[in-house]
Amino acid sequence: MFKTPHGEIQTPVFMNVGTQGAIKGGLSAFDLKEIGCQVELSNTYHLHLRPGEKVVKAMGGLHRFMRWDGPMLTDSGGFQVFSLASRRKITEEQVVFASHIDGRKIEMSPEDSIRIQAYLGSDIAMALDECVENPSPYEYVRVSCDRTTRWLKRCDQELRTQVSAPDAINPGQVLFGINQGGVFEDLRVKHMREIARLELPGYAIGGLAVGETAGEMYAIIDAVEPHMPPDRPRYLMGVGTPVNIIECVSRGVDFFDCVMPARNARHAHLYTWQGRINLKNEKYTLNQNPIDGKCGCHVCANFSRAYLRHLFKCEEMLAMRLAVIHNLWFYNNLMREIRTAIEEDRFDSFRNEHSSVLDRRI
RNA sequence: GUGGGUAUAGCUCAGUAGGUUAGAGCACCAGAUUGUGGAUCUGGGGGUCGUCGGUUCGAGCCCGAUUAUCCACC
Repeated sequence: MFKTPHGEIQTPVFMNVGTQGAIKGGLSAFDLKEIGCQVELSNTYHLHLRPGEKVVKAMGGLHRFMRWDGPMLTDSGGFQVFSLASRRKITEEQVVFASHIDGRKIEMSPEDSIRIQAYLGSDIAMALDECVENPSPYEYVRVSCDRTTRWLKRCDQELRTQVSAPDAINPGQVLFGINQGGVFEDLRVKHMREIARLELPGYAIGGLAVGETAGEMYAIIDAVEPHMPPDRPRYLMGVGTPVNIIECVSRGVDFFDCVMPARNARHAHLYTWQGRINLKNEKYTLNQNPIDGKCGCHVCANFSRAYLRHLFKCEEMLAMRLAVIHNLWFYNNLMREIRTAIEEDRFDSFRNEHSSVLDRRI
């Protein structure tokens, strides 16, 4: 459990990604409530570009703007350092992007990122880091980690300034630090120990699920986890598949977020308790079953696979919307099942039952 | 009716000078996707080259006929 100004978060939790203040696929904050979402996640870089943090602040902050009244986390733009690598330059002072929209110069220092997140008014702000690509040379990762540590201290300072401002949107906003270090366990551990000294309210593991194998990812979590504060939430950024999540919960992770359920849904890849299906497959043309017979979402309660396949083949907007509702419901429900299993002290059997099944294609 | 053009994959079209197993885009069938560029990438199936005949060692390509279709004119 983790307390925020907009309510408590029951952990482990999956945070639902609404990069630009909306869930792609046509879902609003009200849909988020219905699918059982606890935490909404938005992005600093994208909202900085459109509509701009000043607009959001003038509209009363992102909670009011998008009508989401629950806990909210904002990512710092650090992932765009990775995903938009060809459009940015990093210096000690800041990162400079060429906007992916119109090419204009976007300067973002650690202070800028935090100020933007303060204007957005999220409950949890993430530190600006460099998510390094994999593979990267040891020496590059070492230098990058040291800079990310310095940036974290600057973020910490800036957040203190921002939340104490008289017109702060969310005076209760807190900062999470982010561990980096690529696939090098010694750098990971060293970096984690350094940032743990700042005694932040939460810590994330970043830079994973960027090309390394699942085995490598688990090994790094096993190495880093003992050095994370035991009484603070641990957030594994950008992960993952249902099996990744179960495996990482068993390794002590509390927070997850991932674009996969929503992105896959938009491409007709849907999750079931038996595995993943591709609704565009011809074999569903006359299939009268719901996506998942055990699912409690309103899509499964009402619509056949055949109808959803038809909507996808016709590229109706409704196809994406219904598919995203199902996949996000599935993920949020998966976390609910995990929490219940933990409470009832049967997580190991839950893990054994589902880990070999959920990620397979059927 | 006359003259001319066209006919190649489900669709739109390439196909050099007559020379192995006829290609592309889209569509279709599949696969990938991990702090979201509604993106992208990868693979696959599918063609008696309108029909009949001729020339040639060899024809999608050249010749004749025929059918369909488009354009112009009467």
